[in-house]
Amino acid sequence: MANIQDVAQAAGVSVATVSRFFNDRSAVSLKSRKKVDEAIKQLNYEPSVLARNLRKTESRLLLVLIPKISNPFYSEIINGIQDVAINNRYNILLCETDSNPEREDIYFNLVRNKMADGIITMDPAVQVDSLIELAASHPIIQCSEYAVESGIPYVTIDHEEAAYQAVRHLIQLGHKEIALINSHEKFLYSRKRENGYKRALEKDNLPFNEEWIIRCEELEFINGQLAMRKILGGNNRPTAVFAVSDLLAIGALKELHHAELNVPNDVALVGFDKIAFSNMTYPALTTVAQPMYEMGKLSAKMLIDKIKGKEVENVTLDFELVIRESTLGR
Amino acid sequence: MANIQDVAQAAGVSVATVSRFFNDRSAVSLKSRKKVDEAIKQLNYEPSVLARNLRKTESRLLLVLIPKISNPFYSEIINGIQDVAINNRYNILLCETDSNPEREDIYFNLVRNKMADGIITMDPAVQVDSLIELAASHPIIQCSEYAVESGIPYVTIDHEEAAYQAVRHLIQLGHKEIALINSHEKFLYSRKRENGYKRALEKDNLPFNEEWIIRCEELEFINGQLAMRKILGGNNRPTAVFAVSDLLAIGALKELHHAELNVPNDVALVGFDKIAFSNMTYPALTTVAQPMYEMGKLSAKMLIDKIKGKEVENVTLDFELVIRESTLGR
DNA sequence: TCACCATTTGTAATCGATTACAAAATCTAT
DNA sequence: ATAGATTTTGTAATCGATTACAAATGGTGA
Repeated sequence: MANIQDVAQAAGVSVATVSRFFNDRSAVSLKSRKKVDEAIKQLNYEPSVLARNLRKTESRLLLVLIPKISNPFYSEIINGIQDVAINNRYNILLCETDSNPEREDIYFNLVRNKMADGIITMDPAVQVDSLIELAASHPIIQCSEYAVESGIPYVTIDHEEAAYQAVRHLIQLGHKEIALINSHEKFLYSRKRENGYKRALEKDNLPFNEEWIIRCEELEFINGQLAMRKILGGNNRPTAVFAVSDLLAIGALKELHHAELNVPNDVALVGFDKIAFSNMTYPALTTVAQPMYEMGKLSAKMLIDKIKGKEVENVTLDFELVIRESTLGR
Repeated sequence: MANIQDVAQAAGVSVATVSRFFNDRSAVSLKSRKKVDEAIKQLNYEPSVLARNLRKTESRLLLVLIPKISNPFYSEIINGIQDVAINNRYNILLCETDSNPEREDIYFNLVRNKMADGIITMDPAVQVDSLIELAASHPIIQCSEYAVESGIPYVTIDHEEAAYQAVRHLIQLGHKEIALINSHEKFLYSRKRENGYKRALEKDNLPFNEEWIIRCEELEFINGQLAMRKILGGNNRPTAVFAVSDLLAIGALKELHHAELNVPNDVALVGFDKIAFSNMTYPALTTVAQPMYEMGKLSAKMLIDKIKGKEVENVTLDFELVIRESTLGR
């Protein structure tokens, strides 16, 4: 493979001119430009990003940390990140952490040793301390999940208010016995949404029943299914269920089908995230839409700004309650 | 940030010794090892991957090209790739092409100019010529989809036989009027599965009706839904439908619910891929399981072998027909 | 033609590691 | 103690680009 020296020689100019050809075309005379252009074609030359990166001490790679690649909630966010990244000549290094500290370490090292220029993390605060320490010397943005008081900029929605509205929607439909299928409390959104749920109940002095709060270890369908099984196996059956993620809600729905209960007549159901699937279930899920694509775009923009040295502010975006068949019926 | 010179100086040794400390620990005396270790800690030193990459002309990055990040079919494959990559100290650059040639070009360039050491592509043959040309000088593996006669190694399953067995399953259940919801014919699997479908019908001299073959432009739920709408709107209704992907099958299922038809009694349904969601639908989908994780692992192994200069062979893995409620009932 | 300024070009240092080669240090056996 | 083998270390070239600085070239008006 030809290098810049070869091109310079073939074109009869200096390496500086060839370099300028790529980086500041206008600083090269038309005559040289032609010669260089020919030489490049003739030698089939491609500049080595490796060398450029070293010289400029940048990798133009953005590290994106997500807990689970299979969770469709992240797909749209990644799309948003990707679009902004490409437009700014960045690429993304997508890494699944499984919320595993060891893996996270590997990835943190990638930015420490300059293999990546910055991080967008959607991970719950597995290692808040490491993250904060890293953020002191490297650009980091938190997307959706964030460590409070960390001082690291984030993009998110008002999870508590969203949950509040979702549950209020159920209450307004006349439901008085409402269960909560929650995820792990290590997630900030989990704690916030539980608060919203409680606040919504309290407003009408509705019964609050510990038996009706299920916390799942993982965020897979099966966990929602098991949670619902537990709820149905309890002493009294709630008339509505609020699940903190569509994945869990869809699992719950499955179990309701098994139990031959009608949704929403026997049990109404609300999910969260508005993943693509949520509209394909039977009945379609009422859910809270997060502006995922927008969140992705924004976090990428913020990260790139931060890399450039600009100051960036936290952003809280709007959500939207999407009312569909699983609460309203058809 | 400290560099190797600083460490060498602080430790009172040469840069070569520091370098050896990282690359061939045993070639360094215990005494030097201690000194270097201390200097590293004291200076908080991290070797620059950028510099190492340039020197070694490698990036230790694997480019993974997928058409759509939101398609859960790819999640498990990516998991497999990721696991093998990490174990071999590689990272993956996940890129969504949208089957868009321009984007593909951007990514191809990444390997041309050494930003990535090789490619695993799951894209249909958007630009076969470019791909073949690139493969002449760079390691490439095709996963699932592949360009026939390209000479580029691939991992796949026998799509035709899989489709054949899926449709035979329907026939054995007594179905004689079977529709096909296919994807775009640019996909090799689409053409192969259609062949399998036809071969299965022919074996029993079953009617073959062009009206019952729907080809979708995209692989989203909505396309399956529209396809089913078209089928139901036709003159005679089939008693079974084979969809070439779970996503399409789930969309079709949605439409069947709308039409208040019972699955499988009015219309039986078979999907393909065994994505996680296929078990959560009501009724659960009969589908063809591909060994996605295994495919991912294998393609990563093959790619890494290829990067090392080894010869690699094409691999065809086993599939499995998973019979569930959408054909059997409950 | 000459002085002056603007444009274009080239030389050489630099980014931070790896590594071939030679030299120094250490060990082993007599 | 010494020769010879072995281990450890250091020097300096190298990967392939970018860029500060100086030099050359070209253009303009007097």
